[in-house]
Amino acid sequence: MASQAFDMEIFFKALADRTRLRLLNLMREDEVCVCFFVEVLKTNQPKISRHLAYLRKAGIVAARREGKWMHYRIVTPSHPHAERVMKEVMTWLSEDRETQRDRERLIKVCCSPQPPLQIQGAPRPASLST
Amino acid sequence: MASQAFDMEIFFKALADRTRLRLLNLMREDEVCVCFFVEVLKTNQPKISRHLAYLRKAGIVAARREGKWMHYRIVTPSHPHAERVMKEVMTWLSEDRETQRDRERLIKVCCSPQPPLQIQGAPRPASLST
DNA sequence: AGATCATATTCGCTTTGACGAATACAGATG
DNA sequence: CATCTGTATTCGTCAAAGCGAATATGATCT
Repeated sequence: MASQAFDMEIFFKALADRTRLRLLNLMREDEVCVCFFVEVLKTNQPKISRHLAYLRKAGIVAARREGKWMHYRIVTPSHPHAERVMKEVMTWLSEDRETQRDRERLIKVCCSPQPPLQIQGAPRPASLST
Repeated sequence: MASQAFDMEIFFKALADRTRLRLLNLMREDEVCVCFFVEVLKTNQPKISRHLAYLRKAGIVAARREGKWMHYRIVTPSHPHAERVMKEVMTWLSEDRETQRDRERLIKVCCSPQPPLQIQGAPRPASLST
């Protein structure tokens, strides 16, 4: 039975960190390149990479390479209950103040005519590419 | 807005532990006395009390004193998303192998004509009192 | 009051995980 | 090849949290 294959403890541990929740929020609609996470969360790159690795090991996100760039996206859990919890979490995040501001900043960074140095040339999230 | 009053990180940290999930599962239908948790999870009493305190501080359970005994029950979160996640978690637990076995053991311990010494005289969960 | 029972808390220890800084790796480019 | 750039990992440190054992607290009963 699918209920047995999925470790609830690992799943909730992955959700039990503010930085990881903010990362998931930024991936809500699309896969997103690591450099955008760094820019939007205004933190250092190793921290982002470590949290993404944590989420990846928990089976919650997947990575795709595109040249030098890595894109991360949310993986819909195969377990039905986990899937519903994830869906609820994503809605929850869409109504949270801080994560709303994060998304505004993502849009700003992506669509600005003069993007930050770190970002120039990076592949934009599909839904935000102009 | 209610979304701001509830800390997602604290909420998920509370769910991110196997022992706490097992405790919540035992409280699924009723409030339950501490001594039953100890008996069913076959562990020491301080461990149970510490995890219950953790859940209480996270606002997920509440305690009621009845003489020497303490009963714990699940508190429905005031936050709508938290409430839906909790509901999903409870269903999830009802389909999980280990937690199913826990409930079977709870019933056995409660309804046995010859209950373990630790339990004799303890107030039974309402739904299981014979 | 003293004894007993159920539960809570503290203590000392160990593990986990978060962090910044430094370093390693992988792909692109010259 | 060397170099640069984006990302991943390692290192050392620190705080959080898990644990068993011991102890404290609070209620009941004699």
